[in-house]
Amino acid sequence: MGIVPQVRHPGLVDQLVEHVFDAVISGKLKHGSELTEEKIATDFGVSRTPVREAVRRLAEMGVLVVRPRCGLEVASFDADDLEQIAVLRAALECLSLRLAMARITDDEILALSHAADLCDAKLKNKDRVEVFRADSRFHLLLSEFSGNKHLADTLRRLDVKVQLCRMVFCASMKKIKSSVQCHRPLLEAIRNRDARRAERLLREHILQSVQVFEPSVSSRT
Amino acid sequence: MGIVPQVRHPGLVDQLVEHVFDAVISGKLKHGSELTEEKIATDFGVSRTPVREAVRRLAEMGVLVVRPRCGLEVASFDADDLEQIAVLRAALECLSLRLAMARITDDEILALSHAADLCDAKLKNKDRVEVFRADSRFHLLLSEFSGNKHLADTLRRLDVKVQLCRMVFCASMKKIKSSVQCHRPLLEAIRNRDARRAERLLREHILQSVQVFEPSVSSRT
DNA sequence: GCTAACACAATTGTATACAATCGGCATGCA
DNA sequence: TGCATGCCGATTGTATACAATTGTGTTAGC
Repeated sequence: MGIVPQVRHPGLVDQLVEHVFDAVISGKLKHGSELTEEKIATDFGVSRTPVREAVRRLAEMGVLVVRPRCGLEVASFDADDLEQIAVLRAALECLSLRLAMARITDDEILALSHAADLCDAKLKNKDRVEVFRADSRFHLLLSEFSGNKHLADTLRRLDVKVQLCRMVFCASMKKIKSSVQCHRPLLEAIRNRDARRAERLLREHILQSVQVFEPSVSSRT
Repeated sequence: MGIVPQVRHPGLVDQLVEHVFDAVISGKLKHGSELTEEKIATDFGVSRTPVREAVRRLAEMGVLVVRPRCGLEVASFDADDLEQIAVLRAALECLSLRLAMARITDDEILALSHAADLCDAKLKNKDRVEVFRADSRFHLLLSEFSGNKHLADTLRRLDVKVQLCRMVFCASMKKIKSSVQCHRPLLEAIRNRDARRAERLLREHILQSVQVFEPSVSSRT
């Protein structure tokens, strides 16, 4: 369940995109790391052609920064980015929720509930990366239920940056837990079809996520 | 030795992206048209390599749709897309405006005013494409003044789709005029630092744009 | 000792060649 | 005649080779 949509025969490009992105959000490639197309190509055992395409896609996503004739760099984020992204996310997800509340089915609420369960399960394993992945899945699922595919697409793109931020600003397990636990009351409000309460909870959940990360910052200039 | 050129090579890829996008939003390439990488390459007199990269970028932008082994297609939009994009745009631009109202300078308001002037000027020439371009510029300028670069980036992406929609749903000059004229009262509200009024005007302006196009389409099921 | 120019190397940009995949069409069989 | 099947052409996917640009180190000159 990756970033790349379903493909019949996953080409090398898609595999490369997945691979590099995974390496970044799992911490194997730290922000600020330097790369070259050549290096990725030899590491993966393919030619530069598909690598090049993958690199461009990753740059478009905001995962890599291309510096002409100076190699590539894994993107980094500062506190401003973190806050700006949260504000944007809050607006988009709240819109998504408002739209969803008018049309969400019981089955869809059940699916959300399962996504929340998964978050809890991953939390028990104390695996940050997996918790983040599950959390993203929960939020993206909600965006699907808005019925607005352009909104869902926009949130998918934004989620990539959110995941990157999470790697840059590594939060304590305790804070992650308290953040993930916000899903429960939110789900309860959705089940009760209480749109106003649900929206308020979601907005607070997202804006608070900035506070979750802030303390452990060790940003580079 | 002579003077070192210092030419910032624009890159064939960028030129190709510009070229194809321009062809689409100027109507030279209609939505639904079929293409191949090869065709673009020979038309432009370059190899398939840069074309391929350009095509992928255009696909990412939503301008082209790649159909594996069946060529490319210029993206099309239906009435649902139009409405969904408008809803999304309204939310994002209103957020942008709220943020901007708290920090916009007199110089920036002047710049907005000039952008609005340009819209009027292009309107006098009755050149649809140029009016649309100027209108986009006005709205994107406002997004820049929000101070949130991720928001501005998101709106830039969305604007591509907006421009494409405008080509699919070609509106009457009269309707375009009435839409563009909404900029004046909006600017006046911004000048008066009346955030609430400005936001209301902007929201109405954007949501009405759906109505601007609707009549000229008969594909509504 | 410092500066400036030059050459080299690293990296990306582009072209060309070839392989793989899939849709369509014709053909053969029932 | 209808359907299945296999071949062919069109298109994309990948590899390799080469050109162009630029950062950097070294050296020559002052």
